[in-house]
Amino acid sequence: MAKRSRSFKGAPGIVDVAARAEVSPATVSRFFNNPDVVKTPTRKRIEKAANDLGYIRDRMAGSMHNRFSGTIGLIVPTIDNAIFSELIEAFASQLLEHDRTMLIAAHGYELKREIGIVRSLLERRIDGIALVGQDHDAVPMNMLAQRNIPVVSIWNFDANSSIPCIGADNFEAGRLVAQHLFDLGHRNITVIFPDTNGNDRARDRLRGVKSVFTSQQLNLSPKNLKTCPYDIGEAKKLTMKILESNRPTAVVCGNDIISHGVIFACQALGLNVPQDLSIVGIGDFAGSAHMEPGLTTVRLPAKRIGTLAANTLVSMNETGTPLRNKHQKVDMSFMNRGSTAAV
Amino acid sequence: MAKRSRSFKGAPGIVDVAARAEVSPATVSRFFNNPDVVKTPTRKRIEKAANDLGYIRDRMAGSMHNRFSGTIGLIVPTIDNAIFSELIEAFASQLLEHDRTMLIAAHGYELKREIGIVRSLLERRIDGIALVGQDHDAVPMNMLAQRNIPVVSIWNFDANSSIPCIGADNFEAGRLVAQHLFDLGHRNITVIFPDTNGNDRARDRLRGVKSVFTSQQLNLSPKNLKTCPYDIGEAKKLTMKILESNRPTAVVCGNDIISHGVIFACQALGLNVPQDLSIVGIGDFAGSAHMEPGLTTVRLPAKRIGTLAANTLVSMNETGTPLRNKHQKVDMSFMNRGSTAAV
DNA sequence: CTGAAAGCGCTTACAG
DNA sequence: CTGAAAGCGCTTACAG
Repeated sequence: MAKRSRSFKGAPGIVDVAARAEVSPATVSRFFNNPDVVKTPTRKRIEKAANDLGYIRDRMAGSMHNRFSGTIGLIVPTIDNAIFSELIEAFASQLLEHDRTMLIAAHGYELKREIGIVRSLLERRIDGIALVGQDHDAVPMNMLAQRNIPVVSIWNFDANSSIPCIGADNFEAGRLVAQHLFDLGHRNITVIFPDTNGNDRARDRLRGVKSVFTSQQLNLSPKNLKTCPYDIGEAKKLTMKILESNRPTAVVCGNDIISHGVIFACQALGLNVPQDLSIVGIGDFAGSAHMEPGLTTVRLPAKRIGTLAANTLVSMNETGTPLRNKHQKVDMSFMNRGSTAAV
Repeated sequence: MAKRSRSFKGAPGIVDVAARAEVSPATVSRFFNNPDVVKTPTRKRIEKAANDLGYIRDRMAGSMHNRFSGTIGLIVPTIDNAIFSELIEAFASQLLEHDRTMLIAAHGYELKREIGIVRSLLERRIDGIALVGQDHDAVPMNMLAQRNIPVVSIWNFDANSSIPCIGADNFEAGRLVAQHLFDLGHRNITVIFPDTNGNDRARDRLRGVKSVFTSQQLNLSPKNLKTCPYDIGEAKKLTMKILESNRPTAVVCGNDIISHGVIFACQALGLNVPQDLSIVGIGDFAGSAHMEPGLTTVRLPAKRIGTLAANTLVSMNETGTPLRNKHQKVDMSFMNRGSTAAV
């Protein structure tokens, strides 16, 4: 192949810009990474040359020296679900503000899949990564630690977390909604939660719910604790089955998605919410405020978590500090709406 | 700095693996890219060395030769919304199957922001990109074309598309739901759509709706055509205002999100759906099937579009063929549920 | 089947 | 303030 000024990739490279601006490639590089160090006239020439050529830097080539690739990873249990969409959007937008890009993947609540995903992200040189929750396989965590990649655990706040965490107190969230029902006089309460295996958020919420039962000296019998995935249809079906044989006065749900299904089940059966059944959720997802009746729930500031996580990872890069113990707790707000009433 | 076997990045490199396996780096490279060409005993040694060291390849370094980075971009209008979440998840999972990763960003329905996003993705050496719809600024499209990056337009099918497109016939979707209402005898119909500016999906759907009015020799008066963003709360509020002064017998919505708001508005006002008002949506998002009443809508196979788009981009890389005219139309299904009834 | 060498596009000391 | 040279971690002809 003949020597060429254009790379085989079909796009102009730094050498082409340098030639056109009549400077060395080193100076073009400086122009992009440290403009102040380049004299104004030179700067102008380079800028024009780069524009004329439609030059786009190759950060991947740059990152071989740079330590940083400008790409940050996010692994969530699921993308196709209201649960994390607000978080993802906020995280991505905030990264964009910092001139970073987001590499994202979902493990579908199978923690083992994180191994392959982390590896695949690492192969792409991520500068940092956000993982949901505290439950993770040791293998990917070690891969990240060995490489000194900044990691933050998001969504759940845990004062004892071994990695920086940014999230809400899910125990408190569970406690709040359950206490609300008790305060309204409910004693016959059914609890519908997802499998808490590998899901510390759900586990903590459930502990919070149970703590209220305990403090009220009430027993949460296994038959009043049902397992259901985060799926409106499943939750609706399960609820309709529950209500055939059992008539609690209230239902606590692991999150709003489940609550939506429970509310629809009541409507399908012609039951009045909240008169016949009070329902609480956790999350305050899209629709919860506007459905009829509005869902009583706890608002978890997903947007804020996403923004904080992005900022934290970027600053971990910039300062180089591990921030090991810099846990950040975000506030939540109890949303008292129409789906709950006194017995 | 002393010469070191470990890179300054703190992770073992191909040279370390080579040393430990007592082969040349070239052979280690072959082991990863073309294993068949390495003799079995050598292969075993390399495999062991790589495992012992916890070696993870640097694809970015590799991609400087390789032409491909293994990363593919996706730009959507919004992540934080049921509309595209199923698509995003399917696209990402399918890429993972192909050992690719997804770089994603949202422009928030501001097409101009695509310029910066495309540039930022290009700086990270994407092997291909999926864009939603047909409306795009010329600048990013040129950047992509200049570099010969495979591009597919997803979501909307357009036989005249200048780039390969994979999507549903949105005109037909609009036509289907409107025709359904006419068939049920509705003549006093309000249409609630988002701003169609820069949104070819909505534009085509609206054309489809209008085509039915035309064929029925009915006029869609401006006062019966309302604009509303894709937001449940906004749609609910708007509907409550509409219903104060005007009582259509049916509402056609630009998508399911709007329909949800309309249904909640009716419930808030104590109106019966479908007796007092028939409502149709487009999309069949999470919840539409299970809410009460179930929403009559058109199911757009988002998952299938995502999977096809991922496969198409990967195969464009592998074959090198531009696939210029390979448009793929996905089928949609009309979902006749409880939110519509005869007048 | 394997190795030595050159090179991908960029950046970073080192000089000047 | 700018340039020439070396090198980031890997891959790919070219030899053998």
